[in-house]
Parts: sequence; C-alpha cells; structure tokens
Amino acid sequence: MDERVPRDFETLRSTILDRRESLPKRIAQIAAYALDNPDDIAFGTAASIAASAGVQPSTLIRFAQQLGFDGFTSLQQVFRERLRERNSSYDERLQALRAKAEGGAGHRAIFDGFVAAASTSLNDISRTLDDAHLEEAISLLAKAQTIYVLAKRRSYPVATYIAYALGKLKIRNQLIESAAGLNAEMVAFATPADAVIAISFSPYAPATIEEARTISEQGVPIVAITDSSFSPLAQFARVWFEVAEADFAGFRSLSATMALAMALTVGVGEKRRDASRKRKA
Amino acid sequence: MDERVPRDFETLRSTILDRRESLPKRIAQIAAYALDNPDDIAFGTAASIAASAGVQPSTLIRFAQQLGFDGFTSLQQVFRERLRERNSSYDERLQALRAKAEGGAGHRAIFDGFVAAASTSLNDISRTLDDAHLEEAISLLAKAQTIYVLAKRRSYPVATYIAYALGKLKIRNQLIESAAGLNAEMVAFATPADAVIAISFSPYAPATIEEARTISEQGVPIVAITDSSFSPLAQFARVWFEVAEADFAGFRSLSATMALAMALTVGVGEKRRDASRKRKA
DNA sequence: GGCAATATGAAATAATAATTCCAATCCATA
DNA sequence: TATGGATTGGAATTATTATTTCATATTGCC
Repeated sequence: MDERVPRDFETLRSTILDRRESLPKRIAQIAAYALDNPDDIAFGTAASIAASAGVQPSTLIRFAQQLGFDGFTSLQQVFRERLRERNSSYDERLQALRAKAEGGAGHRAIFDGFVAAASTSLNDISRTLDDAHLEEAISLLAKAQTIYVLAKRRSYPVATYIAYALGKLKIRNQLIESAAGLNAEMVAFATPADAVIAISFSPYAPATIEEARTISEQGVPIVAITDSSFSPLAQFARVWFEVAEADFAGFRSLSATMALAMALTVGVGEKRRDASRKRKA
Repeated sequence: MDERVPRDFETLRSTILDRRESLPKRIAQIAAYALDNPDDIAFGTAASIAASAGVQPSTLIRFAQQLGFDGFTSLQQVFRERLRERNSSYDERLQALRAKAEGGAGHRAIFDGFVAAASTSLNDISRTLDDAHLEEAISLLAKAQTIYVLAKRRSYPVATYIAYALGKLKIRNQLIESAAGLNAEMVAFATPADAVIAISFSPYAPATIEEARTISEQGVPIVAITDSSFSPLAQFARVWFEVAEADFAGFRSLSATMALAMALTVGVGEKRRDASRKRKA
C-alpha cells in the first residue's frame, strides 16, 4: 500500500519532473501549473486552482491521486508545508543546524549553517536598521574629502570591499592598513573635512579603537559599524550602527555588515552625483 | 461602512497591539495567539485554530469582526498574503527594488536592494551547491601543507576572510597579495603537496588567471570559486564551484561566496582535527 | 447585591469545497 | 475504420468548514 508518496516539496518536484513525459495531457497541464505556481496550490481551493490552470477540479484530484496522494487535500499539504518551512524562523533552523553540525553531520551541514547564519543576519538587520541613521551617515560621508576606512581582523574583509567599491565609484578613500606600521602617520593626515568608516566587533581590536580615538580627537567625524551600544567605537562615533551578526561554528557572518557597507558606499556615490549635478545646473 | 479594515499584516499587527488593552479576555487570547502563530492562522481552519488557542470558533470570528473584517475568512486572507509576500521570489523583489532605486527612491531602497541581492544569492547557492564537490574540495585542501589563497579586486575581501579564518584555525596559509609585487616568487614556493583556493569572477582579473595557470603547471591542486563553466579558472581547477551572485546597483553580492568560503575553511579544520585524532588513537 | 450590558460556550445551520460518478470523447491499435 | 481502454468534462454527492443563534455566564455600575 505504501506507494512512496512524496512528503516534501523537493521530492514531489522531482517525481513530477520524472514522470512528466508519461502524463496525460490535462494532468501534465496541471502538473506544470503546480510547479510554476506553488503558492496558488498552497492557498487556493480545488475549484479556483483548476480554473486558473484551465482544467476541471476532478483532473486536479486525479493528478494528486496519480502521485500517490489520496486526494487534493493531502497534495496541498505538501505545498503548504513548503511555505511553512521556508518561512520558519531562521533562528530555529540555525539552532537545528548547529546541533546537527555538532553531531558531526558532514560538510553539507556546515555549509547550510553558514547560509542560515547569513540569512538570519540579513533578516535581522533589515528589521532593525534605522533609516534616519542611514541618511545621516551618508550625508556625513558624502561631504568628506577623503573617506578613511578603518577595520582589522574579522572586519577587515568589509574594509577591503568598501575600499574597492569606493575606488570604483571614484571616491577618494584610504584604507588604514598595518602593513608597514605607518597607521599613526596615516591617521595624522585626516582632518575634520574628511570622514571615517570604522568597523569593529567584540572582541574589539585594540588598534582599531586606538586609531578611532586619535582620529576623533582630531575632529574627524566617524561613522561606526559595531555590535552593541557598549562598544568603545560607539562613543567616538558621530553616527553608529548596531549590527547583530549570527554566528556558526565559531565564525560570525559578515553578510549584514556587507550589505550595510555597500548601502553606505553606493549611497555616498549617489549623493555626490546628485550634488554635482545641482552645482552644474 | 468603511471601517478601515487592515489590509496588510503589518497594519493588522499594529492595530491589534493598539487595542490590546481594551479587548475582552478571550478575544485578547486569540489576538495574542494570532500574533505568535501567524502561520497557523494562515493554514488552519477556524476550528483547529480555535482549539489550539483554547477558545471557541465563534470567538475567533468575533475577533475578526471586531477588527472590521466580515468573518474569519477575510482575516485569514491577510495572514496568507503575508506568507505569499515573504515568499515571493526574491528575484521579483529584487527587480522591484532595482526599479525603485533607479527612480531615486532614497537610500533605504538601496540598502534593501543589497539585502535582497544577498538573500537571492544565498538561496541560489543552497539550491545549486553540489555536496560531492564540497567533499572533494575539503579533502583536497585538508591534505595540503600550506593553503594558498588567490583572489584580487572584488574577490579580495573573501580571500582576506579565508586567510583570517584559516589563521584562527591554525592552518598554515598564505594570502597571495600584490603589495610588493612578489607574487611570482610567492607562487614559486608552492608544491604539489600544497593547495590553492582561487576566487575570480567575470571580468576575471588577469593576474589571478596568470597566477592560477603558473601554479597549476607546478602541479599544485586548485579549488576554484568562479561564476561559470567558461571561466578560465575552471580549466585549471581540480574542483570548481559555480557561484551566481545577484547584483544590485552595479555591485555583486559576496554573500554566497562568503558562505561557501567559510564552509570550505571550517570543513578543512574539522577534517584535520578528525585526522589527527585518528593518528593519535 | 441587583441589574443591564457585554462576553462566552455550544450546538444548529448555512456555505463552501472536495470528491465521486458517469457519460462523452479521445487515442492507439488491429 | 472499428474497438477497447484510457482520459476528460461536468454535475451530483458527500464532507468539511464557516457562521449564526441562543442560552448561559461574567463583568461593570448604580
């Protein structure tokens, strides 16, 4: 009796694709419709779906039965479950994946974990980001002669991406690197007409904090990306963003920070373009 | 007659929260349940929801009516619409956001765009990543004496993150940087007992390609992350991953690449730990 | 504490939706 | 082209589900 009924959407999908060739015309029609409009199947009634797909309700039921379900209703469950899954709080998924990875569930689980951590962080930041802060930060940076970019260690990749993007947008910028130990000198060049993007997360790299302090004492405005209001960076900053990145296997995601960094960068680019257009006009 | 019925979930949510104080006990109970378990409202029947929330079906309907709906069914629509929205293919959202940003819709739209691009990319890669490739790449890298990390320009941030993570995991690695123009010499040190992670996307940085070629001619195995099978990197690589990153405002996301990079790094770390444990036993 | 207004529970009813059934049609094969 | 089997359409039937109703309980107010 066990006809191996597909219980999850992906299985169902591949079952349908496998059999596609051998299905009768109308059944194939509803099959195609189902894969193209899974949401409609999840929410519609047999009658409404059948109408949209251009078949009779009975065909829809036959389709379900041919797949081994005992009726439309149980087929629909699979489509609903899919929406639930997709939507199930990433937090929960992340927990589950962490447990799985702990148990040594293989490398795919690790990968899934990083994807989930990134997604969680992105969700989080789009909920919590304050538009006013974003505007403020962009205005501040757009006025700067040179934008200094300050970040070490884990945040360093973000700094390099900002520097790359600013360069592509032809915005003068300076990455504060430690290669030659000339940071102090580099920092000394900054004036109140410039601005800084500083990024640091707990445990805050002491060098970043020190440089941020020095530079803020020179009167250079700082836009900070950090992880809590207790962050030492927050106190030096003119504008600061709190970004909570989820972690997995001991490494925090960077996806939210990256998204914010890009928004700042491109935002500055646009603002400058607008400003120069006005000046010309 | 227009009672200003909440038409979208967020409006509904705030309406409920506003009135919370003034609602009768049972109605408040179902109200709280609805906000806590929106998915159940979307999918359940009046009876099943009422049971889960510990009230009568009629209460559920009264709740809906008090909010201005004419019955449970229309209230449910809002909860369903929410799932649809949330789930509406990120691609579509991205399109919409791109159009919005083009039209000069402000900096929030830009930010949302980068978030959407990152999410799309993550979705994409979790669908397309091949487990076998992942295993293969990790085994290959785990055997290496030194892991060389090769990436420029846009991919460079990923390289710095990999280097940072490998360092934290105490895995010997060498970032191939161009600072002193010593890349050629650095590359010359690599032997077949080492391995390379190379990352490059179109337009492929010529230096990356050249270095990859040289190093592969020395017999050093390469794991490549790139964006198509036509990529020149693919031909030098022992294992390669195709990562399709969505772009926004002219900049591609890095989120999928980052997730993959982290999975490789941490995967290698685990594999080594397992191997050394076995050796000891 | 008594009264009216409001809220709640439970079952009856109405509505809506899924499923079944049968006749008509299509299609492959001899 | 005739014939049997599979497929389809459409209406009838059955099932499920939302809604209404009314009796009962609770609450606030004088």
